[in-house]
Amino acid sequence: MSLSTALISVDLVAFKLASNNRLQVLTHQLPETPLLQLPAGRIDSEQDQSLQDTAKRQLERFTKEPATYYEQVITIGDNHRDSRGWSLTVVYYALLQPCDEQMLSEDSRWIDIIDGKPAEPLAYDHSQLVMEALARMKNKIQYSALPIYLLPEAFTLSDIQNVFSIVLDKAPPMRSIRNRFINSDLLVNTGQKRHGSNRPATLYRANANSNNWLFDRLYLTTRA
Amino acid sequence: MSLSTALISVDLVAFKLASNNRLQVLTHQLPETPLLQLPAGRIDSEQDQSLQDTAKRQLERFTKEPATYYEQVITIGDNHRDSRGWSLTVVYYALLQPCDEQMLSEDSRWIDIIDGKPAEPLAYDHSQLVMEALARMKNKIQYSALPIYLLPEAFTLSDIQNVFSIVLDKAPPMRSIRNRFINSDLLVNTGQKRHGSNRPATLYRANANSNNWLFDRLYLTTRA
DNA sequence: TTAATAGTGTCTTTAAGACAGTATGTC
DNA sequence: GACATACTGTCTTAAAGACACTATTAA
Repeated sequence: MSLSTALISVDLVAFKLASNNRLQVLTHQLPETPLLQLPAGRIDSEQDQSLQDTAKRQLERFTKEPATYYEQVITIGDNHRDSRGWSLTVVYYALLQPCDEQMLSEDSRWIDIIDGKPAEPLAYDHSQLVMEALARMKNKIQYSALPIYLLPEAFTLSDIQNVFSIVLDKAPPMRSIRNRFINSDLLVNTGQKRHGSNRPATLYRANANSNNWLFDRLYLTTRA
Repeated sequence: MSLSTALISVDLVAFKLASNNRLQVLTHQLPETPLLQLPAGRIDSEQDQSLQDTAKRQLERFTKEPATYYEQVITIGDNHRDSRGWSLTVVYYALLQPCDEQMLSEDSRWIDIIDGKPAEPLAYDHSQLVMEALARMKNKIQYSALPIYLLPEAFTLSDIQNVFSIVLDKAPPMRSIRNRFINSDLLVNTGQKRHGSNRPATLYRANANSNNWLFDRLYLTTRA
């Protein structure tokens, strides 16, 4: 039987860095269901101009924080994910700046990523989707400006190194991070410093006009 | 209005190297339509276990040659591509080895890619889809074993260089190609040589057991 | 012997990485 | 001044790239 249509959903894997120095993923729990699940939903033909709009709406159901980055990961279609038959799932991931805010929904929670997967089991194949999104993100972080999207407005070079440590469990040397980011035009010195009980660190912000988003090498120290 | 479903199609951008030293894309023409178009179709819930199966079936409608490589490029969903409303298109590209065979369908043709786009206009947004698939492929060719998938069973190192020339309009120096491919375990020396009116070239084949599919740098000489 | 392409030797370049050293703040 | 972290200097390494050179075949 040839299908013009199938059940379509857009699933969102939203990542942020938490204050416990863990990467976290946004989940929620429906009443009467035992397991947490990812934000997901159908296309709304009136509100959504594109699939990314649909993904964005899923995020907005649970938080007011906007994402700094969206990327389509994969579209999975098969006849065994959903018992009702052929289903199609478009998976996006989103990156958020660190935030500590009221969730819009009582039942939503940010779950730690530990050892490359959510610390708690998720419903359906959602753990698998998180892992696929994470794999994509872990790769891209190594050759793009992506670390910046997980950081607040103003950040230090050490913060960038910290993103690598949290996401990949290992980080390139500061020398390499410095050379890469300072030699690119990605960063703008804010003139501000972050003070601690040590030498203050220069605070940078992302240069919105930069077009050197991609580098042509991976860091070797962060390879598996 | 919230949609459980929308019109879904899987569109396939099949590339091969032609004997005129051009990259070509597979198209076909329906009766009574003025323009060529890409192979595309609906999911068949009985035949297809996955979206890639659907893509594969689109290829098989027009040629017996199997593809050596499939990759999902993007899923586009919006309410203006199809006049009937919200539609969803999953785009794949496929790579074929060079071949010169009867097409299964009278109305199918391999069209040259010239200046980064099909030499003839395609229906709908199909030219755009070709360009997106091509962009993805042009990028990946620079850091992966992908050039091999466009070559016949046995090939020479110069053939690899030629793939770069055709696809990117420029190629890395032989020295670099040699170092990369010979130092990897991607190639197996067949012991055969290809003879011309010059020094014979060593013929290699792909090592199916290799897992060094990816390199950690792009060639700089092939950057835009 | 020559033309033509295959393949090597070797030096340069680029960016990452190692690592020691200096700088500048708080306490 | 002790400390902690920020930042720099400089040598090494890995792989690409430039380029001249040698190798091997057919004609």
